[in-house]
Amino acid sequence: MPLRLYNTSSRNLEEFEPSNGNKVTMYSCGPTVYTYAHIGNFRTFVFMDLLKRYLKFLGYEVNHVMNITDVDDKIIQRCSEEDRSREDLTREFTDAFFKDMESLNIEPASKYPKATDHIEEMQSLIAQLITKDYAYQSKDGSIYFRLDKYPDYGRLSKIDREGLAQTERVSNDEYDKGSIHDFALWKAWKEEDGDIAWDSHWGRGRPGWHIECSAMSMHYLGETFDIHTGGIDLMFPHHENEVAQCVCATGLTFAKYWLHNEHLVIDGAKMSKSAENFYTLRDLLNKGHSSTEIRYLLLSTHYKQKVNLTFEGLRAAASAVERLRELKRKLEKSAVDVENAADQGPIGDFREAMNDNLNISAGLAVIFDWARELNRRLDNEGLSAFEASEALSFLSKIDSVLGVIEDEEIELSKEDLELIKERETARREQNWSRSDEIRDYFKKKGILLEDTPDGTIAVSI
RNA sequence: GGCGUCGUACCCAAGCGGUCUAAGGGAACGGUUUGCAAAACCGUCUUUCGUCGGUUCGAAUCCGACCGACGCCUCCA
Repeated sequence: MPLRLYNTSSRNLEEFEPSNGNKVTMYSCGPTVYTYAHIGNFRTFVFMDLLKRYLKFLGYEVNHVMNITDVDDKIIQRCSEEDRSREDLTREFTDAFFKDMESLNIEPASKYPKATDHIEEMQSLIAQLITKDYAYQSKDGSIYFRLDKYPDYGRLSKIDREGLAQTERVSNDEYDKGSIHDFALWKAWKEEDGDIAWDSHWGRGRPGWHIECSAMSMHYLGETFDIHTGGIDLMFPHHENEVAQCVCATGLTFAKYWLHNEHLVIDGAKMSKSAENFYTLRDLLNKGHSSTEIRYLLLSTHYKQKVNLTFEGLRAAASAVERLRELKRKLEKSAVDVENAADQGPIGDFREAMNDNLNISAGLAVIFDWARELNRRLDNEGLSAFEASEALSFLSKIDSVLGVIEDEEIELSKEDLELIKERETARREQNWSRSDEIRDYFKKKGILLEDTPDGTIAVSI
């Protein structure tokens, strides 16, 4: 079975066929950098990482662009509250964002364009829309998109405009607009914006939120590209508006495949600051959870399904990862030439599972089935050095998708290595008190010594 | 009101009409193994899939009703 993905555009599973051979163009909505990203944001980023890693596993080359929103209402508000410059604030949280991404072992995108570095591209897109009469300037100088001119509006998110008209939130928010649903492409400068403004043909101001993704995605990936990802909440209005802007400007299809991931909930409830169940990655790390177990938990639930973050779930994730890592350590004990070993394992079954719209649960089941069988053999007849190498090679291939098995090796000092040797001698001589003494010494350092038929393994606790 | 999602054994979770007396992970309990551990392996928790009906030779899977949880409808990953 070829790779099939659920395309929000058609609300159907579709066979994935990139426009340009094995080159895939992919755009993901990134963070607004006015505070630390929360763990729910990272569910989304881990999902796009899984998708990208899997495409690469299948042999695709992925050109992945993720924007950094470094100008918007919340940023301006934060700057004014803290009396900081926009540059200063957004630099701090952009840095924090990249640090968190790295900690979750999320592979960097090919490019992370900042909105403020692409004001020109946005302005030129707006100009095109004005020329084609899809946009107009209101009395206050802002530029709005003219929804009435675009009958397909609402197609992606299945929102119908009649329904829109009835929501209170909109009607309470009247502007000098042609229609109350028209959205801003360019926001005219207001006093509270301070010095956060750029010159344009239409006067000083700043870009609307949606225009940055339209301008930057097309700038880096072309007017039509393969995959657009984002959290399910962005479907409307953000992605709907992106589509409107691009399609009206170019007359072409914008993104071919739209992939939206579900949200994360905490103990089954929506995460919110008032419910006191709001966590950043840092919060969880400070509570003693590892970034690996967090990544595994975020990864192990299908992306179209809400993932429930619980502390019990995190512990379960940690155990599951440890199971695979333990197997890897055992294999390493007897492997020889991993570099040259062909991978040997149920790679086809794994691919089959993942090709079904990234059915990670089924994929993991394949891996754990394989792991149990291998452990059984290790317990019974044992593996040859060559077989162990082949198994390791398989594990490494799988981990190129999962990104949770590879672990930093414990660094043992010369003295520690000597002690381990001494213990092995003591054990041979049945000197159990000395042997246990050494094991206790390591335990106090947070290292567990496990005795296997192939020798002693040091594991960090 | 509109659009959409979901309810599977102690917990998480796959399943998309027969191979389901339900994959996989976690927890617990027993056993094997081990100098003791740790890890691993074996077994139990599993005739059951929110409830009630219907369709079918056959349903966790399709249809209907009901109950329950939830998301979006211009702040939002």
